[in-house]
Amino acid sequence: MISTKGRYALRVMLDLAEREPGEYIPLKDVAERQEISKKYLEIIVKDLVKGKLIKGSSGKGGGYMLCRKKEDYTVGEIIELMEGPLVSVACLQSDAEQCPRAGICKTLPLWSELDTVIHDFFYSKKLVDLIK
Amino acid sequence: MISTKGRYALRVMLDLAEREPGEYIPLKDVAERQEISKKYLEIIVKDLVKGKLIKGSSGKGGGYMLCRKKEDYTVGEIIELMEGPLVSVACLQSDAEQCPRAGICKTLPLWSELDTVIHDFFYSKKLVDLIK
DNA sequence: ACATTTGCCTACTATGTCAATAGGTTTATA
DNA sequence: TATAAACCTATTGACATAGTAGGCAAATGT
Repeated sequence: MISTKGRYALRVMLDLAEREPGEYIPLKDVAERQEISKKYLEIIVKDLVKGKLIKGSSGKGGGYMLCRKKEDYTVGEIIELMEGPLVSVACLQSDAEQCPRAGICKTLPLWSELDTVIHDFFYSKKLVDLIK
Repeated sequence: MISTKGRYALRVMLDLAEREPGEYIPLKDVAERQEISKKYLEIIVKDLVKGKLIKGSSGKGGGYMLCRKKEDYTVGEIIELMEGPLVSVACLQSDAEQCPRAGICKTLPLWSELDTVIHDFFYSKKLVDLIK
């Protein structure tokens, strides 16, 4: 299940993508347009900045803007940045201790395949595809 | 993310499907073969029984068996029974209060489409496909 | 210079879910 | 009637989610 972090992040990215390129957009404006608490969005944009998807500028006239051209973002990288690795079961997490049943588990290939399907879905979608 | 409930349920169903049809299999045996605590499996089979996927018989010589032919189960119905509706975001949950932004939300179609992809994935897989 | 506007930072919290565990009761069979 | 099995209710520790709160730092316009 995709949490509010991932969903809101996508909406923030879309909101920024729809403004003039090169212009800093105050988070306050985004929060109002998206009807999301500005305080909560601060947590989200912090991650987006850390992940180099957007950049911020403090002070009057400041705000946030995209780092790249809006056409150059996939939905996958945004969601994965916020939600962590897109993995459907704990067994397939990279930090998971190797399951001793991995070799004989009849269900593991299913989860592996599901992960591929989800991964391909998200990375085949571009941010601008959502603007329409 | 699919929880242990869904994953273990699938393994229980597979374990039962691999035994002789019409034979009651004690949960103790399943637990040993699958290396899962029997106590925890009790919770899971309870749901499987309630969902009419398997049936139980008490007393000596009792256990659990499939209700239908093993070929007649999809992975989807097993997972959905255990995990609840396969829905990727809260906005699309049937019990969710209608989001006032549903009409204008640019991301909603994405989640809708993802749900379809996941749904189709799970319901196109049959239980016996995993036996190989 | 200074007030204002903005981002940035740390901490806290209520709620809920997950993954079990524990102990007992009922049911059916050999 | 002993035994083996399902069935039932309750409890728990750990963790994640979805925020809130308050203040500090930086940049700008006047």
